[in-house]
Amino acid sequence: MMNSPAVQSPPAAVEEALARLGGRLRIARLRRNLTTEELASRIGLSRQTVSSVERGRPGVSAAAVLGTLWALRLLDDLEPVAAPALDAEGSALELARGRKRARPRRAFDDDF
Amino acid sequence: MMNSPAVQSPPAAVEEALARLGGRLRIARLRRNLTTEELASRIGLSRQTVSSVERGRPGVSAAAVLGTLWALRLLDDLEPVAAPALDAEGSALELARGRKRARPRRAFDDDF
DNA sequence: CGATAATGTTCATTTGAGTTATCTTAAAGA
DNA sequence: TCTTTAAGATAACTCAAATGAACATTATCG
Repeated sequence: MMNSPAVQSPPAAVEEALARLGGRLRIARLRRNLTTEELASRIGLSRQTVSSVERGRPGVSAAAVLGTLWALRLLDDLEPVAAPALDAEGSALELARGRKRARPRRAFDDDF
Repeated sequence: MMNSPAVQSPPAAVEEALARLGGRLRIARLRRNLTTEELASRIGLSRQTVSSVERGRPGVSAAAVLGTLWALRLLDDLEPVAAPALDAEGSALELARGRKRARPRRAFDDDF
């Protein structure tokens, strides 16, 4: 993004998840004995951007992160993420059946 | 990112993964009966950016995507992603043990 | 149906993500 | 140790990501 507090200093949990993912991508790259430049060229990015991904910089684009996963053949790992069938909290609530919008009016929120 | 072909038009697999994830986040939001604005304010983003995440726009920041997961209490889903212990291809190769850099010289690449 | 609110869409503006280039640092191999 | 080169760091530049505002559309509920 650009000018947004949430991107410059995200929630701690997000920062941690980002850093952890980046570190793992770095390990995966090294295991495959790829340089940042080699990996970058496979994705179509610059060396520095791959470095930013590995450092878990919050402002890095989603395409850069997923592209890195893809180039390392790890993109399938995303398959279960946020899958509706596995969303326990979501299916437990299931306030909206086939809704295309959140229902208006102040009814009641769930969490938070 | 910004001016990069890989962000404007990523590999098809990346685009698809991005779109799928976005769609799932939308479903998760609706299940929790949250408006885009409510969700956005929880993350500290604008309504439009949350919409961009749900549409799977490639240029959206990683923080925006992970922030959305976080606000929906789905951030833990990322835990197994690119985990070294689960990286079959990586551990099979395991050319670098405790390396901090890819080894130089043209030895042999693995995939591609 | 009619009212209301959620979402889509456009626009101008701002700021930073990503780029190339260059220089420095330090790991890996001989 | 010495050489090579991967990776860190900085700078200047370009361009789009993100924002707020305003308006259009449409799903949902009474």
